Amino acid sequence: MSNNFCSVCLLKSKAVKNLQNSELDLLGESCVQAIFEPGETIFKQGALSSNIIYLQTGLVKLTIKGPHRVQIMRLKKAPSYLGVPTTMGDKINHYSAVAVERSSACFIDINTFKELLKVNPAFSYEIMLELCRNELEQYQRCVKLVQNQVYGRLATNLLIFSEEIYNSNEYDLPLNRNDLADLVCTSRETVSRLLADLTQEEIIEVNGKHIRILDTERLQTISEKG
Amino acid sequence: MSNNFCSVCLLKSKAVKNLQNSELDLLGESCVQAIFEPGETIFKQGALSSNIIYLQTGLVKLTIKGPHRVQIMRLKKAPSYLGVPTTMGDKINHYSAVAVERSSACFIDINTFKELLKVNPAFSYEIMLELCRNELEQYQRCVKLVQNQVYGRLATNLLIFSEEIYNSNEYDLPLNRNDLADLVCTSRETVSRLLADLTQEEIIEVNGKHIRILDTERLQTISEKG
DNA sequence: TGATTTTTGTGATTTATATCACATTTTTAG
DNA sequence: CTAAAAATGTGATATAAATCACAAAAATCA
Repeated sequence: MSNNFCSVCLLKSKAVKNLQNSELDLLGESCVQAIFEPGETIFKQGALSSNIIYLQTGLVKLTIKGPHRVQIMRLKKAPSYLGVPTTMGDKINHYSAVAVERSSACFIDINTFKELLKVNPAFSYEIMLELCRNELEQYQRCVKLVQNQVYGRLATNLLIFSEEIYNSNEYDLPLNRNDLADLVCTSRETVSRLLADLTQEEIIEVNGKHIRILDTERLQTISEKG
Repeated sequence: MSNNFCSVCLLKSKAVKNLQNSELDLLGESCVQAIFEPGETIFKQGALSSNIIYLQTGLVKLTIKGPHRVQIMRLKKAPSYLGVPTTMGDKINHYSAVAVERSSACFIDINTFKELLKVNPAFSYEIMLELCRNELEQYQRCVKLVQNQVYGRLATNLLIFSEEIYNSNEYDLPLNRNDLADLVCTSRETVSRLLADLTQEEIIEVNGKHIRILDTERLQTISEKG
C-alpha cells in the first residue's frame, strides 16, 4: 500500500501543487496511502503522532473526549489535511479521527513535511491558509453551539450535510441518531423528537437515515435564529 | 507613534527573533506601535483588516457576535499575535479585539508580513506553531463550554485568571460581572449567584472585583467535573 | 456634596432539554 | 428463518439556568 508516485497523483492538494518535481519525489518517498472503512479509526486521541494525514477522498469525524461524553467536533470532507496542529505541536493527538465514509488517506512523515515547509514558501503558505480557515470556522461553530438551542443546531447540521457535504437537498445521513446527537451536542432522544417536529412542520422528510429537505429557507431561519 | 526600530525592541516575539537585521529593518519600516486603554477597540468584527497585530504587552478580549449575544471567545495575554487568521484569509475581521488592560500593540502591514513568511522559514514556522496551538486550545475550550455546566465553567475561568494570567491566587478581575458572564457564556445573575455559592463553600473570597482563591484543589475539581 | 447612572445581588417564575423508562423497529448473527 | 442485539421513538419527570422584577450598592458626574 505504499505509494511513491505523488508526482502522478491525481488527488494532489492545493499546497502540493506548488511543489517542484524533486520535492514531489521527496514527498513520495515518505508517503504511505491507506484506505479506511466507515467506523475505522485513522488516529486516536492520546496516541503519539508522527504523521501528517492528507485525506484524499472520503469523510471523517473529528471526535474529542469531553468531561461527560464524546463530542464530534466537526466533520471533515476530503480533500483536507488532518492532524497538522497536533503533529506540529506536542505530538500527542488532542482528538481522534474516524472514517464516516470509505476514505483514502496519505500518511506523510512529519520530518519530510517540515522539510517541505522550509524549502517551499508557497507550500507553507497554503498550509498556513488552511490553518487560518480552520480557526475561523471553529470560532463560528463554537459560538453557534453555545448560543443556539438544539433546534437551531440540528437545523444547522442538516444544512451542512446538504450544502457542504453532499451538495443536494436529499441525502443519506452517514451517522446514526447517537452520532448525530454527539454532533449536535444533545441527547439521542432530543434528536428523535426534533426530527419528528421538523417533519411535522413539513420542513424535512425523514425515512430512517434518508433526509429530504423540503423547505430550505425555513430550515435556514431556524438555523440562524436558534 | 511610529516605531522604526524593531531591531532594538526589547519585546520581540519568538518568531521575530529569527529575523536577520535586514529583515528587521523591513519590519520596522511598516510597523506602527499604539497604546490602548481598557475598553478601547483594537479591531472590530466586520471591518476590513490589512494588518497583523503583535500584542507586546497587556491583555485583550476577543469577542464575537453570536445569534443572541456577544460572546467573549477568549482572553489573550501578551505576547501574542492577533488577527493572523483574518488578515491572511478573507481580510474581514471575524471577531473584535478590545483591550481589557492597558495594552501596547504593533500594527504590521500584511504585505511585509507575507514577505517575511516567504523569505524566512524559521519565522514562518513559529507563526504556524502559534496557529496550531490556537486551534488545539480552541477545541478544548469549546468542548468544556458545551459540556460543563455553568458552575464548572466559572471555576475554569477563575483558575485561568489565577494560573495563566496573573500567576497568583489573588487578583483583581479586569471584567465586570456582565463581561464575566459573556466569558463564561451565561447570564450576569447566574454569575452573581454562583460567586456567592463559591464564597459560601469557602472556596473563594470575593470583594467586588477582588478575588482570592482559598481552595484551589476544590476549584479544580469543580472545573473538571462540571 | 448630592444627584444620576451604572453595576450588582437576590427572589420568583418559566422553560429548554436531560434523564429515565419502556415499547417498537431494524439490523445482525447463528 | 429465528433469536438476539442494536437502534430508534415517545411519554413522564426532573432540573439547570434563563428571564423578569426590583432593591441595594457603587461609581460617575455636575
